[in-house]
Amino acid sequence: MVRPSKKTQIPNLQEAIKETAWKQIAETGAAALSLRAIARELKITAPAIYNYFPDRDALVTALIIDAYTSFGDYQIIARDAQAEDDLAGQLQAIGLAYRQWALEYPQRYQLIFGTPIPGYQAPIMEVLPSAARSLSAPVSVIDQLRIANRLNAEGFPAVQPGYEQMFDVWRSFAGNYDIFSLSVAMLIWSRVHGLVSLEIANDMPPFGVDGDALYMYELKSTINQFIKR
Amino acid sequence: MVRPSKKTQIPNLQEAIKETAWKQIAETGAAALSLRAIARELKITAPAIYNYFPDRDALVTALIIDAYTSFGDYQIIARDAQAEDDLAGQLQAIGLAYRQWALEYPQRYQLIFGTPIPGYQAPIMEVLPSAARSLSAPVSVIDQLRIANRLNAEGFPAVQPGYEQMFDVWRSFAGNYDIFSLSVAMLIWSRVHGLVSLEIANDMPPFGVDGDALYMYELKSTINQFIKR
DNA sequence: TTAAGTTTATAAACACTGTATATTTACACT
DNA sequence: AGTGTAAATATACAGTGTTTATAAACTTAA
Repeated sequence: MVRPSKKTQIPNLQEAIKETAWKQIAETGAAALSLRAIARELKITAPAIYNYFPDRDALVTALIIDAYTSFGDYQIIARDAQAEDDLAGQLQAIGLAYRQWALEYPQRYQLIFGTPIPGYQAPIMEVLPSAARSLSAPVSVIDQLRIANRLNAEGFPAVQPGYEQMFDVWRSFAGNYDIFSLSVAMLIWSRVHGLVSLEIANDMPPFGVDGDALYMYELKSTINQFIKR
Repeated sequence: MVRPSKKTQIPNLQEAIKETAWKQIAETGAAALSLRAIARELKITAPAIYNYFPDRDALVTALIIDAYTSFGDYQIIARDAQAEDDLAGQLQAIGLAYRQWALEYPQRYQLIFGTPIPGYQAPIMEVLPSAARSLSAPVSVIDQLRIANRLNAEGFPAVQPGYEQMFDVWRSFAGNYDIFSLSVAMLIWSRVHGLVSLEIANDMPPFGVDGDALYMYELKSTINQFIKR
């Protein structure tokens, strides 16, 4: 038997491969991702996967793009559930959604921001669209704050010249915001990322403060710092 | 030939294995760590390593402990180079040292805080001594601030009961500080970790602000927030 | 209808990896 | 001198990603 007839074939094998990959990542962690294990579960042979993904890294990239997309959606939905003029409320909602998504899909979060696949380096240009969009929710709010003159970022380091072209590409995926707003958003992002990634990776000493309360404290500190009055 | 005579043996093979591991990690990244590659370079066979480390994970744990120790030393030295009564200066020096160490040894930083080894989970109880000590520098300064009534952490979430025993163990390695100071230090740690880890992993959009300046801005923001006046 | 060409899978093999087992030899101690 | 232990090798197993050759199923066109 060399090729199953169309009736016994799996329809949309490309999607099936990704779904099985996610399933195994959820069960055994992103580090244990294995083409052969995926093939085994789908009852095909490992090299068959190469018809749909040129190599393992390409599959990982596809997974990362899907994860970024889900992550971005999650934050955008949280933002849009708030009153349109309540920018502080929007920023807080986005921050809470950020952590909620990460706690719900810790493996996906690690796949994006950790380095669970040995030797894998995400190709920036392929990932940029979904990655840019995943950061667009906080940037949009901060840009509105800036326009309303309510952004408190005195002394924030100036943006360096020379990146205009790169930024234009980014803008084409994330929305037409000011580069200064992006910079401030990146710093705020680094704060929530710091707390969430330590929490997920279990790198914090296992005693002390409730995770929800600590995160809320940090979120409020940040909002107080960057939003005027 | 089954066992080389003592003259041709490598003295202190245990150390040599670790050194070679570090060398290869620095060259090709922590993810590419391979017992067989280490053995090849030392001109021994791979199973010989098992005389010194029960398995690959044990070697990784030993490397992590060494890294934590180096990391902790680095911060303690930076703190002690400041005037004894300049607590804000000490905290800033520790923060700068934190990033400096991470940029000098990005692979070691990733080995500690990332998950570059598939399936590896650090055994808390083995790592705790060096890990606790690596956090002791900021904790010590914050505890002094607290004692001097200069710590500004109103509304900081209360420490939960039930972890007293764990905390006592931690204290035996890191020093006799208050658990509240540890909690605040953890939050500050998460901030520097967020920024540094994104910078090292190259996860930030590649445009905008100078890394040194951004880090300094965040450090000053944090010091302003947590130190009274 | 038949022939040619393309798609999509398998089979087999290669070069790796960590690890377990058995074996052999060098050394230390009685 | 003999015995026991320690430290290495040799060999083998199961797993990995990937390459190459091959064959069957499907598509298209003469």
